[in-house]
Amino acid sequence: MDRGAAPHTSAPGGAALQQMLATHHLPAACPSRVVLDHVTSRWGVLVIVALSHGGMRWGELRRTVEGVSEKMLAQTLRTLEADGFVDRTVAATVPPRVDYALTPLGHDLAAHLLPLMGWIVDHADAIVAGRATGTRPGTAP
Amino acid sequence: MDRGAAPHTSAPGGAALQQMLATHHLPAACPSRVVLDHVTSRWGVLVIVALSHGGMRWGELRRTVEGVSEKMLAQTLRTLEADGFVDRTVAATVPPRVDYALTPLGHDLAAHLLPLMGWIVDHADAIVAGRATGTRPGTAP
DNA sequence: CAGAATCCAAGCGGATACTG
DNA sequence: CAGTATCCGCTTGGATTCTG
Repeated sequence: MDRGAAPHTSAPGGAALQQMLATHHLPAACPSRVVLDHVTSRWGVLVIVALSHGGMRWGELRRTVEGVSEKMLAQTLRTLEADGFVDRTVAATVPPRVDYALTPLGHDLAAHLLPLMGWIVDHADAIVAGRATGTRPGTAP
Repeated sequence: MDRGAAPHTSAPGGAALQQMLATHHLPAACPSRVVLDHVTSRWGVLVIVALSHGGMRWGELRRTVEGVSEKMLAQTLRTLEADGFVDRTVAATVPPRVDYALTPLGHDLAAHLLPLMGWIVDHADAIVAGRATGTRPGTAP
């Protein structure tokens, strides 16, 4: 393995990850860290999941992803667009209309994200219930 | 079981998520938001992925997940343990030895996380490269 | 070795106001 | 409608120190 810049090999099916796991080493300088931070950002997952069902306008997206502020939605959208996950379409009409949709790359990512989200939604109440009755660590220090 | 505060149904395969997507509504008061925040926390994914290959001691985990501080590792581990994803085993030896391993629930989660991580690692360099040279500059908000 | 505790910086994220 | 801009609190998270 190299130790300088990008420790990865062009291999299919996450072989590079298997390599990392085998050597017990998740490098800090790996490009995947950046992408991972974007995808797993507070609103990143929710936006991608929301768009996986179909394109949406700004307002609809804001209403769908309940709790997101305008600033965070814009910021998340810009990051995801820069990463090539989201496509932004502007219609130059008098009432400005902007549509957001997943790119093919975004749909590819969503295909991996949806099972995870589905599993989490499916198990969330049991997990949260287990936290309440079992241990009480206190999330906020 | 209750449907007052938690908009979900006990259905397999993420049917609850499909329901949310169909109605274009990702509720803020959904328990999955909490679990999602834990799993997609900065170090949560990396710790789970690291442990998916097998149990580890504290020091080994700290070395494997490169870049994590002791505080964050401890905090992440405590949260994941409280959620029931990670099991903590203490050996009362003179040199203290503590082992961490995934619970069955944790392995179940990892099964959904590994394909995602594999995909990200596989596409990370292309995505990061695309950010720098191709589509849209202006990365850092 | 495994962690808890403390201090402190950075930036995440929200509310509001303003623009095109 | 679809953003951008600014202010600001609060959490996140790192470095350090200390303990069993």
